Amino acid sequence: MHWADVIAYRFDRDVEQVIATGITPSGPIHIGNMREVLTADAVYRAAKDLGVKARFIYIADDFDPLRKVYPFLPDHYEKYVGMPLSEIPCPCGGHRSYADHYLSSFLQSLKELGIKPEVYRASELYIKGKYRDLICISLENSGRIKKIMEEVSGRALPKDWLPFNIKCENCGRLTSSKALLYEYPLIEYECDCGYQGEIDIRKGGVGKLPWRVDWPARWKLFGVTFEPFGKDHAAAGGSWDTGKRISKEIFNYPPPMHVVYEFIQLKGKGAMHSSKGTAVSAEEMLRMTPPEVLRFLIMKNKPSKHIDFDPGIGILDLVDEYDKEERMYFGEEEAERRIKDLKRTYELSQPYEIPDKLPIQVPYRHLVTVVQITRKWEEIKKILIRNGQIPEELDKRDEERLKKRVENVLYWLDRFAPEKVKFEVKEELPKISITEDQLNALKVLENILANIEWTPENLHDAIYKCAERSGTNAKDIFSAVYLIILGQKHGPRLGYFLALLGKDFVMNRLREAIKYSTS
RNA sequence: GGGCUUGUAGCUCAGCCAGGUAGAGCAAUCGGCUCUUAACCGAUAGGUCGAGGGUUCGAAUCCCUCCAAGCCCGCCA
Repeated sequence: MHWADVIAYRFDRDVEQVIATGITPSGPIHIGNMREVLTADAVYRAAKDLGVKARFIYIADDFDPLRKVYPFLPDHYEKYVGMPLSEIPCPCGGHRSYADHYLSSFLQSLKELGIKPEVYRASELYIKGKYRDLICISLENSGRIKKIMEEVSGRALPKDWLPFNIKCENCGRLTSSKALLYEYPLIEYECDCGYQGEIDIRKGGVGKLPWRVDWPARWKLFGVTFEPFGKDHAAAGGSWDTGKRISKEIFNYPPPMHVVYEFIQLKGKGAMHSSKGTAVSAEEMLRMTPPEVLRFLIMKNKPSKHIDFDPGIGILDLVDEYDKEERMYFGEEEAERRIKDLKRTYELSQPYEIPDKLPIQVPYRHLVTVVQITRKWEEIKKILIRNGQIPEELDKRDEERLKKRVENVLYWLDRFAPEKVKFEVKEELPKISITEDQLNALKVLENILANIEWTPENLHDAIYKCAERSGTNAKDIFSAVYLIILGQKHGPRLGYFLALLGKDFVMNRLREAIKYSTS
């Protein structure tokens, strides 16, 4: 059984389930963060498929303070460190706030992936006073909460610690105030900026609960029954350990069911950190991979498995694997036993509806070659039709899908592809020097090519026929052909490649090269 | 130090959560027009399932111990 179904089976069917996720929009949201939402979405879908009533909520932690000036931020953001993300200006100026800047691109990605949670902003929840009762309970129980934190995490908290981060009314920071005196409903405080004042905790937005208290408070607030979280929170003494006790003992709420997911590593570079520039954002990922393939990556791996994500050549393998699974799903290819939960994984990988028939597939690797011959969709379509890879009449959905993939491949080529898969068809005969032998071979080749049917196999065979007749090494002939077309010694598989370029182009180029080299 | 995960063919992994005679791809070997690029086809071979113990009629699968690796333990998923 698929892991998402295994989890869903454990739900109490008589109770509406509330599946929650939360991510802090403090920078570009990367594909590692995406795993959390995708995991939740899979469980949500599985629950609904079982007939369990369920809600799916996403809470943006936009009331969290900015921790530091990340490398992708201008230096003058120093002055915003400590302020809630929702109250810091947008880096590009186009959004309501810093948080919204990153949030909007993330929400757009969710849409593409077919994930539709109810979206809440922590800043609004705080400002509207939704947390009021929970804040009161927390402050009333400061001593007990402190004790739990110290017992579970083993670290000592300051004597006068309160489970509340005050937002200084003067400088707007959440991180620099110290409570002097708490007497319901007022907290007197002093801030590093020199300001002294008092806040009324009954008013919204005057501060926030620290993470370890905020989390369980949120479970209570929304009635959360299930939540996936990363292994960092699951470490012994971590926020899950404190959270479940605070939830039970302070808020009198049973901690939700959960699943711990592993991190996604960037192949060869370790964990992703936006702050270290080793992250691939969700948005970028979706520009180079179809959404169903990104979902597939998450769905085919149990949450407990590490995922090594390779944005280089590995992306081609991933798409190929997806396509293969798709063929097996539609019975076009014999299903391999080793592929676990094939059907379910495929279904859960679909952002929206499941296709009713096998979509037209063009191997991704092949597209990598085609788009480098021409970047224009209409031209690409012509080439694919001419080579019999797609029918002349494409159904609209297939056309959209293919077109989208072409865009993905182009983005990938420009940003992530290794140099060795790249080439450029020169519009003019490049200035190259070939040997006497190669020239002779090209003459023979021209002769052979003029009289064959223009198919990949024939073209490939022609090279060897040519090698035989001209007495030139086949390798040198390959090189010569690449040279006159690409200006380099290597290129994509030659038979297919020449077939794609078309007879007219190839014959003209051959004649030109012969003429030029002879003169 | 604590937590979690992983350890199955030379390599990458599936199978484990519902115990019932070990699976795939790549690599290798052999063969098929001298068939280049992480892109041909067919066949063959290849594993005491990390080690030890336990439960069971039966264990890769469940339980315990140990060994090794990876990651996480400053509110970074």
